[in-house]
Amino acid sequence: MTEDTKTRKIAAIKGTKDILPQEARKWQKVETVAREIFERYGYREIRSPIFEATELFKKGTGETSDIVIKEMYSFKDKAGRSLTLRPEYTPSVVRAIIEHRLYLQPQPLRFYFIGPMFRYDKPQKGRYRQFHQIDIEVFDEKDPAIDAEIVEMADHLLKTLKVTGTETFVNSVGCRKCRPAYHKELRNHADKARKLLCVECQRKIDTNPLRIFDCKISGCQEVSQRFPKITDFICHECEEHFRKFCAYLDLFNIKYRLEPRLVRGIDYYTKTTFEVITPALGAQDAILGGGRYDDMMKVFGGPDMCGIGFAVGMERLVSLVPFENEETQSIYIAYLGDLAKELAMDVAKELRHEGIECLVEYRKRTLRNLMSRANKLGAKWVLIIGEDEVKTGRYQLKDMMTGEQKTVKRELILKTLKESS
RNA sequence: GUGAGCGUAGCUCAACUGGUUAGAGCAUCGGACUGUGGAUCCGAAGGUUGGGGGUUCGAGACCCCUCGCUCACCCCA
Repeated sequence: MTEDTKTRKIAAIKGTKDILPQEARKWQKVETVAREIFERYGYREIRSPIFEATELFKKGTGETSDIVIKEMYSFKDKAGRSLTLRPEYTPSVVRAIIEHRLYLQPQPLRFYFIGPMFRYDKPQKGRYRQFHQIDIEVFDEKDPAIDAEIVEMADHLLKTLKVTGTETFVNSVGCRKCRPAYHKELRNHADKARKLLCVECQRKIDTNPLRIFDCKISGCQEVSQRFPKITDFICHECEEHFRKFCAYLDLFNIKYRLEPRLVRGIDYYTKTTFEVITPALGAQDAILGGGRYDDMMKVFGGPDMCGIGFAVGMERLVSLVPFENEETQSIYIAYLGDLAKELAMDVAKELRHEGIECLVEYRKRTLRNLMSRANKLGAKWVLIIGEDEVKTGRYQLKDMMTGEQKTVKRELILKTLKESS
């Protein structure tokens, strides 16, 4: 080993980060709550590989999406196959459903998933190259009631996690039949107003005219307000779908805002799209977003089956969940001497097997030090086993909150703990 | 990918217009206190000032490169 390799620090690579124990607690909580809620709505977990054939995302996510054009972690394996670390989850589920003929099963096609995604973006707050999503997908439900149901479920998840101050935006982006006409119409309008738009927006006329709606320059906003709205332009079927979707949201008493400017940067969406945002996150303000994709299954050679789903950004969500310091119910065993050590190990084993968190540290310390350690670690109780205790078989059990201490026989430790907790 | 700002101990920050051996608080570990925690006092450990190069008698500070973070654009979760 050269001196160079010995001393150079290896750090987590750009756009990735470690989730340290305190933070991980919060993640666990969020994951647990999400699982419980989703299961209650009839969803089941599905897990797919972290990498797939590059082709899957080109076809699924879309050749013209930013994700595919510039954000994929693609590489060749030793056999020369082009593989990609998944940038999103939906194409993988669709692939799995077709591959395993899941649509032939009697179970409802409702899936959820929690795991890492990879996008070669420029990292910022709330945006990482390896990030995590909670994802849900429903297949074979055409009724707009399901669109409203998943928005309600998302809302329920956020409320359960005490995330407040969010706003829900909804829109319809039309379907294959009506969207091209709208794009054309919008482009025409924008082109006529070209001179009134900023340089950026002039560029958007050709690339993505929908994005002109996003411009923050007041001149552009004034102009774009007179552009046709997609909701006035969509076909009868899409319009009906959207109207019912909104009516069902009202039924669920979900507050939302129509946002004709809401365009999601993924090619496959049809009809319903929605997003939940919060001002608390800054520029990366979307906690959760999703929509309907009626054509993807067919594109992959599966049955003509519609899909709808949403993805929650874990990093963003976790950062909004209020911190709760959960009380640990742990016991710290402070022993003095070799005989006591063996007793401590034995008691610890028993308590752990009975479901009690128990810590023994194998380092010579004074009792004062042991108590101090127990205090710092936040132990609820300390069990003291010293020479006297070894002789009498009666141990000292101290409640660290009240400072009360009692003498307890070995056989009664467990009972005493359970009674006082 | 474009533009701007910032990188000093685990954390929060000092160090004058470039000038001795880069300091403090908090946290950590130990001692005062030999079988009883939280308080106080004392002490220790902790840094190639993100990394590399340059200017200079002399660089934490100035210049260039690079890496990383932050903000905005873009995009999205």
